[in-house]
Amino acid sequence: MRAGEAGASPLGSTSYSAAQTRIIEAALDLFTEHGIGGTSLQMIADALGVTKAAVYHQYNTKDEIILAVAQVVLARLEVAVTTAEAQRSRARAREVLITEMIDLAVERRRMAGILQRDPVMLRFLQNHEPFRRVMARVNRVLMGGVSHPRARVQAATLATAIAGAVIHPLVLDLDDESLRSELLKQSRKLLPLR
Amino acid sequence: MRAGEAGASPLGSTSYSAAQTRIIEAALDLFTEHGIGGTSLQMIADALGVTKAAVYHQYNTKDEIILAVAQVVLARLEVAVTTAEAQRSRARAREVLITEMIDLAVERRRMAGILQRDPVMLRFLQNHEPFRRVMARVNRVLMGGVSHPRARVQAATLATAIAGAVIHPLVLDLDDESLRSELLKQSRKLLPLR
DNA sequence: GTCTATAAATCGATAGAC
DNA sequence: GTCTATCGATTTATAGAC
Repeated sequence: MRAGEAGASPLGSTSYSAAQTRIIEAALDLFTEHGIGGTSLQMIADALGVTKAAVYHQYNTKDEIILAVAQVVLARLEVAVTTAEAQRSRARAREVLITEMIDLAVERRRMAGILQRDPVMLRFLQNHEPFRRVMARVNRVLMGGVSHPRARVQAATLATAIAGAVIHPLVLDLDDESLRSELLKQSRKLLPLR
Repeated sequence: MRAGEAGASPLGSTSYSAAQTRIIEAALDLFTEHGIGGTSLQMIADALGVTKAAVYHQYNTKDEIILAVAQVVLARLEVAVTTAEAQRSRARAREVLITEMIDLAVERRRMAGILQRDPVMLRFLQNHEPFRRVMARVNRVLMGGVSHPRARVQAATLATAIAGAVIHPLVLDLDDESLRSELLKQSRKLLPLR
């Protein structure tokens, strides 16, 4: 459904140097632990064992680092929603997207958190059109083609449940396979739409 | 079940002067918008139209402000879980707690977010025993007396779904009554335990 | 790419007048 | 209770050597 429409990724170029990748990974960890607003460039530099100037050589502002982190996190979500949109039915599309979102969230639990939890990241998602478009596509698939209050609450519940549950203290010591399996069962309970 | 055990609130004294209440409310708004780490005392003072020194006269450190905010948010949750624990059956207890959590989250949507989303607040919840105890009681009621993986994932899903859904962009323009009603329906889908 | 050094602004926090 | 004024530390960010 709605296949094509645009060939290239709306997230822009996604090639990173080794140094840039290291910065993004370190930033992701620190953002998760201290929040984006609570993470300084000095902390990122310290985590990498370099100076601030070295970090600035790769990214000229803190916003650019946040942007790069957002791109990495959203890139896989965009692939997932594109695959989902290519399914034959809306039900299948939703099933595929949810499964992929769970895999993504479980595989990299810290990623899931940062996306929908940090206020600074939420602002980035709202202010940058490429991000907004990806999220709009995700929401459209999750709502299954309708947009009445029930569908909206259901989609919101589903999305936040997946992203939030994976880092909840109660599931911290659960292995990935168990978490994935149980989370899929819980998600299925939230469906169907009517 | 488990009635009594302790008479006084574990959250400590909860009396605030008018000035303190204004600081807490302003901080709550700013924390929601910029994150705790991204909120400075200058921002709080500006929001109140006073100077930093005036804020410091009420709270001697930033941590004290965060603590006060956490107390306000958790106080009502503690009342809810106490009421829930007084029910005759575990099923009733869970029903009561979930209903109350939804009411709480909908009524003050911004509160729900800050509690389970901000990394700094999460650290506070982990490091301060009174907070940990309240959360442990909430989790125990949500899990319905068992603690196997399924119950843990279910409780985590339930808790994060409620707290997260109320501030999701998709439900931003929904009135409180519709949101409460639909959220209750979604939550019931996640139950029962087996 | 990484460093030292530094600028300009802001941070949390305090002293003391009113 | 609120103000002005200030401290020392830390922040983002830049310049220039290696």
